[in-house]
Order: sequence, then structure tokens, then C-alpha cells
Amino acid sequence: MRMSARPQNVHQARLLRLLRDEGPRSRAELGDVVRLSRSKLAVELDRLVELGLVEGAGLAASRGGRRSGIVRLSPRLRFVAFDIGATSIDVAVTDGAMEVLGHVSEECDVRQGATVVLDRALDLLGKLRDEGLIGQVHGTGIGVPGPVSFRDGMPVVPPIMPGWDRFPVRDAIGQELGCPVLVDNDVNLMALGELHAGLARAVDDFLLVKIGTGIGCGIVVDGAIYRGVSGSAGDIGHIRVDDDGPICACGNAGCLEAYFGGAALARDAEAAARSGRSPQLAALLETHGQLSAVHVGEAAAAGDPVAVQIIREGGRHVGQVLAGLVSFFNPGLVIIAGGVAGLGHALLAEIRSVVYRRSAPLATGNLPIVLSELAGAAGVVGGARLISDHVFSAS
Amino acid sequence: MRMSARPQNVHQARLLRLLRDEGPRSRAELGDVVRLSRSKLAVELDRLVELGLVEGAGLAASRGGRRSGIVRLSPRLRFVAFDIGATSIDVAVTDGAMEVLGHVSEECDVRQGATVVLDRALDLLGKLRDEGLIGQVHGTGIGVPGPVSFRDGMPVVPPIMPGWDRFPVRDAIGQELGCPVLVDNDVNLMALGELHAGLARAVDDFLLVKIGTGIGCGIVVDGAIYRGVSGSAGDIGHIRVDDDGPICACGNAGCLEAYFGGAALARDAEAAARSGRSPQLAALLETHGQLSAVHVGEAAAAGDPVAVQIIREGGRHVGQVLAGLVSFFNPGLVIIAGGVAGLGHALLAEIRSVVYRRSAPLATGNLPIVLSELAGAAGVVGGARLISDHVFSAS
DNA sequence: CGGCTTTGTCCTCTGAGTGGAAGAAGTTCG
DNA sequence: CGAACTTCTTCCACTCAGAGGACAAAGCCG
Repeated sequence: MRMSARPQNVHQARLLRLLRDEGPRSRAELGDVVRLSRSKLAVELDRLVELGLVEGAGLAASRGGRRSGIVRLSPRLRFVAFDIGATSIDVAVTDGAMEVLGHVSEECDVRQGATVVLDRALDLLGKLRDEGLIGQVHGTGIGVPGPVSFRDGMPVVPPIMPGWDRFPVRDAIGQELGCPVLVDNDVNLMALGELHAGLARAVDDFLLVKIGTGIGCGIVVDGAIYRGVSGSAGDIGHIRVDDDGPICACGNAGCLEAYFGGAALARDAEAAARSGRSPQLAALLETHGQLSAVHVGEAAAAGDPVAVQIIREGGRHVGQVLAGLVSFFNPGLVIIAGGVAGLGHALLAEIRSVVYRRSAPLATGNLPIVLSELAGAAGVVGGARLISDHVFSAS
Repeated sequence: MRMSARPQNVHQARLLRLLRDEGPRSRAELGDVVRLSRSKLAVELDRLVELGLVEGAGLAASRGGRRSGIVRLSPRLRFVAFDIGATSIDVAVTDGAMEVLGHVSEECDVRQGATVVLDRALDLLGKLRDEGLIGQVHGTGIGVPGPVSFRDGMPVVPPIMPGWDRFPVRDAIGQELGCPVLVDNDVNLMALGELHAGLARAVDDFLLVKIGTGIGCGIVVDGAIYRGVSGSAGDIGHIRVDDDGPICACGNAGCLEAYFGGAALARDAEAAARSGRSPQLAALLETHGQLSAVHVGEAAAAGDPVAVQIIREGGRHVGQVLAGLVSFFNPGLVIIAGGVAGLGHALLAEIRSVVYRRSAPLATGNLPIVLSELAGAAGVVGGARLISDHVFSAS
């Protein structure tokens, strides 16, 4: 088998993506979908089988005559995804159809620097390899929590990743694993994950807003990630909400993140706990020594009115920014994701209320705003999808 | 000659666009640019000549051997553009290369309704026809000041165009002129105009902000207009600047348009005139009975500090919104256009100052913010470009 | 078991496109 | 002025991808 099997033309690439996205198909059904003569289709499928990318899988039920042969992606196809977060690493292995076969995760501070963190990630991949899940790796997608030069495959001046600036992540990992590698912003990967496996499957243009340590936005235009001219598109954390708001780490006042980023949420929760306004938050602070978004969610779920209030306020500010972006971008769907998606429907309700009130009516006429249903998987599925789009394209 | 000559394949379409955008070329130079064998190129060019779309134009200078034949778009090609504004109609005729051969314009209130306004537009076209500028019309592009369903070729619930909702503009004009017609938002056409003839020629992703009666934004992604899922993308006039700002016509408070639309500017100017703070504006109000953006510009140019202050304030608010959009969209260029572009560099300086201060550094690192240089021509050039992109594409 | 339907393979035909050869048209230099 | 060299264009034979028909294989139904 060739080292790095890739489709040889657009037809083969199309067939691979079809099998990835729609699952195994009979040759006859494929013939109905793609615009190719039967002879041509047979030739291309045979070549894909020769390349080891596709294989036969028995016969389909009869449609009234001879039974058609089913083809599927080779079950030996493997994609790897690294999702590097601000405080965590997720590593997953998928098959050719982006089904997650193994997923490990650990706490890890991205500020330890590129070599340390990437070594940890490779160690985690080693664990999965030990489980016998991986043979040949056909491609790897990597997400990092900061702006990326997609073309160069490296972070550029990332604010929360000291030591990563212009570190050649793509080439280093490519060298290590001997497979194609692509690097992108983690929020973009989540958007791709939603596009592949989530609610965005049927939508061409949508936004994914991730609220976690930072606040970012994945932008999908016509089924593809839009990255902007320098790869920083979607960097909405420092959009101005108000001139006289809290001072942000970036130096300006009233940034969205200063209102509702991870640090802001912890700050507000601890203030509420210390001031005695919220006994529940005070108890949680007592227990854990510090508070985070998770604790606010717990308190809110337990009925603490101050916690609910904090979430409402945050939702309102996110909504104010999002309303502007919806008017501007006119998306077909907005997905709210990230740690705070667990804050649930109080948050969502507030965001919806502001957006539906403040955006252009034509833009909100048929605009669902939903919470992500993929939880932690969006990032790694997106990573696999990113690289599979690349591998499943004509060289 | 056939009724409606169109290229027959992608190669012909490519050649036509090349001749449109780069001007006449020798056959040899075309051979260097396009990836076609000499024989193939000759065949396609011959077919284009047969179709009447292209013609020979003498011989080029020698490059050291036999002189090559120059080809150019047929000088008989004609595109028509209607730019319907809130208070004006512009009609222009261009040749195949988007050179404006004739341009007439008149005051006209769009609120008179679709049939009245379009009849006026056709009358204006009649004037140009009387000048002998027009033979066969190969296509028509129409811009209207409101949201458009591009697919259906009609306005949809346009706020400032009563009586136009779902009026089949494309089909009506197509019937009348017997040529392909496309309808789009007027701001989108201005963006296309800049893309063709303005500063945006070398940029793939950019924003055009038009400040006039309303405030809108044309979005270009990868060299093509982005319209959003319901055609209302770029509708930034009602993005929130502040919760406790002036009440807007839309019912919300603190919209951008309530700060710096045509009406807001007139309101502020008249207030300054009446309060006696600005003798110059008071004099202008005395003379004209009412004030508009133009008068503020005049007063500012004459050194009136209050007028300059009004422009500064407006620029600041535009900058605040634009800063958010720049962080989100990460464009390669921002163009400021519309009536107030005449307000000149005081406005631009203020916008720049706010954007460069408040946007993500990576997004502003190499971001020119400029005034449009096309003045009134952007809309009509964009209209011609819109339809020529359509006509110069493989059927 | 025979007629009918669907599927897969084989084979021929067509048309698009390539690249070489040769002629046409210019330039340069002795 | 003519010979040698360049560049441009046309002509022509050749290649190859892809289409579509014919036919065999494999199934269903009565």
C-alpha cells in the first residue's frame, strides 16, 4: 500500500466525501447521485479500492433485480485530532467517517509552551496507540486557542500562548507522525465539528460563538471556514459593549470578555460570594477556594438568584454583540458553545431575547439560536473533518 | 447575430473576463496567461469572434519575431446599470470593459413606488438611447436601496421603499429590455464597483461602508458579494452603539443610524444652528430652509468648529461599530463611501483612530481604511459588473 | 421455470485537447 | 541586402477521458 493514499481526481475526492458524510452506499445509489456514467463510476471505485481507501461490504437489498454491491470507506482509515485548549488537551482518533474511536483528555496549561504541550499531546496519542486503535494515520488536525496563520500552519502573536508565536506546529507534528497535518484556531474547528456532526449540517452560512476562557466566533461561509485576510476573523472577545465598562486585560474598557469571559465570570461570582449576596456561591467558594463558570452554573441550577442574575447579565452582553453580528452577517444559524453552554437555558433565553429584539427583522426571521449538542466532541470532530477535507481532495 | 450571445464554455468565459478586466491583449499574451494549448486558444477565440463578443484589433508590437494579433471585446457590447437611490436615479451605459459611455441622473423619491420609479429610469435610458450610445443591450444590473432577494430578483420588505415589496423588478425590466437582468442591494453594487475599478482590485475580502440616508455595508468574500441567507447581510444601520442614545426610527435606542444617518446629521446640524452655537450653520439654515450632510460638510470645510465636532462625533460612532466588524471579519481593506465621503478627512481620521485603537491588533496590522475615489460612479460600474459577471459566464 | 428488472462489465465511438511540424512574418547582424 | 534566428499562427495526427449501448449475471415474481 502506498505511503499516503490520496484520491487522484475530483471524482474520487467527491466519492470519498460522499461516503464520509452519507455513510456506506450501494454502487447503484452512488450512480444515481453522482453525475458519471456507470463505466466511469466503476473505474473510479476500483481505483479507490486499489488505493486502500474504499472497500466492498457485501450486497445491498434488491431493488427489484440483481442486488447491488455496497461500498464503504476502508475501516482502516484513521484521522487524529488534537484540540489544545487554554487549560486542556483533547486527543481523539476517528475512522474515515469521523466516528470517534478513542478520546483522551487531560488538564494542561497551554502557557507551558509549544514543545511541552505538544509532547504531552503526543504522549496521549501514544495511549490510544497502545489500545490498538491506530494503524497508519492518514491525517491530523490540530486546534490551538489563538490566531493561526493557516497557510503557514503556525500560531501568530497568540495572546494567551506565550512561547507559541510562529512555532511551526504543522511541520513539527507532520515530521513526527509522517502524515498530512493542518493547524487552525480551536473555535474554527468547533464550527467544522458542528458542520459535520451537529445542527449545522443543513446550513451553508452560520456562526459558532464559543464562550470559555476567551470568547471567539467561528464563521462558516458557504460550507467553509472563513478566516479573514490574516487568520484572525472571529476574534470577537474584545468587541466594545460599552465605553464605561470594566477594564479588560487588553487595555480597553468595556470589552465583551471583560463582561463575560471566564475571568470576568469568576470575578463576579467571587464578588457575590464575598459580599454575602449569595450564600450558595459563598459556600462553593469556601469549599473550592476559588470560583469558576462551572460553579456559577451549579449555583444557578440549584436556584441561586444571584448566580442566575450573573448569567442573565452575561447573556445580555453577549446578545448585544451578537445582535450586531447577526445584522451584519445574516447567518442561517447561531450555535452557542464552550464551557458556559452548560449554563443552559437561562443564558440562551437571554441571548435570544436580545438578538431577536435588536437585530434586523429580516435577519432574525428564520434564525435558530441554539446550544451546541456536541459538548467536548465538537473540537476533535472538527479537527478530523479539517484534515479529511484536505486528504479527501484531489492532489 | 444571435439574440443573446453568451460564451459556450468556461474557457470562453475566462477569456472574456480577462479582456474585460485587463484590457485588449495579443493572442500570444493570452496564451501565456491562460492554461490552454495554442490550438485550443485559437479555436475558442475564433468562436468568440463568430459570436460577436470579440474582435481583432490590429497587430501588437513585435516581441522579437512575427507580430501577434491583438484581440479585444467587441466595442458594440453594451451593459446598462440602474442605480436607484433613496432620492435619486442614476442610469449609465457601459461598454464591455465597464467604461461608462453615458451617465444621466435625476432626483426621484423612491417612495413613489416601483412602477413610477422604474418608468422614470427607463425614460432616462431612452435619453441615452437617443444619443446613439446603445445598440443591442447585453445585460442590465439594477441596484435598489433596500434588502433584495437576489434569487428572485425583487426587494423584500424594504423599509424605505413602500410599494416595492416583492415587486418583480428583474422580470419586469427583463421583459422590457429583452436582456438578462440582475437586481441587488445598492451598497453591494458599490462594493462591486470598487472591486472592479477602485482600490479593492487587489483585495479578496473587504468591506464597503456606505453612509448616506441610511448606513449599509457591502461584504466581499473571496472576490464575490456575500449576501447572507436571506439577502440582508451588511445591514449595519441598526447596530447598537449605546443603550441610552437617541431613539431610532426602528424603535430601538442608540442605533448607529440614529447617531449618524442622513436624518441624524440634519437633526444635529439644525439643532446647532438654532441654538446659536454655530453661526455658519445658522446662516446656511437661513438660506436653504433646512440642512443636510452637504451643508455640514460645507461648514466644516469653511472652518466651523461645531460642524467639525458633529463630523468627529459621527465618525467616532461609525468607528465604534466598524471596529467590532473589523475584529469579526478581518478584512483586507475598508472603504468609506456615500454622501458623507465628501465630509473628507476629518471623518476618516476619526474613524481610523477608533478602529485602530479598538480592533484586534492582528486585524488592523495591515488594514487600510480609505475614502472611495469613485464618487457617484461606484454604483453604476458595480451594476454593469454584476451583470457582466453573469453574462460572461458559461451558460 | 420462464419472463421481467436491475446491476455490473465490456467494448466501441466521439469529441476535446495536446503537441509537433511547417509556414508566415519580423528582427538582427554581417 | 541577404542569411540566420525568433516569434507567431495554422494545420494535422495522435492521445485519452468519458459516454452509452450491448450483453451477461443475478435477483424478483407468478
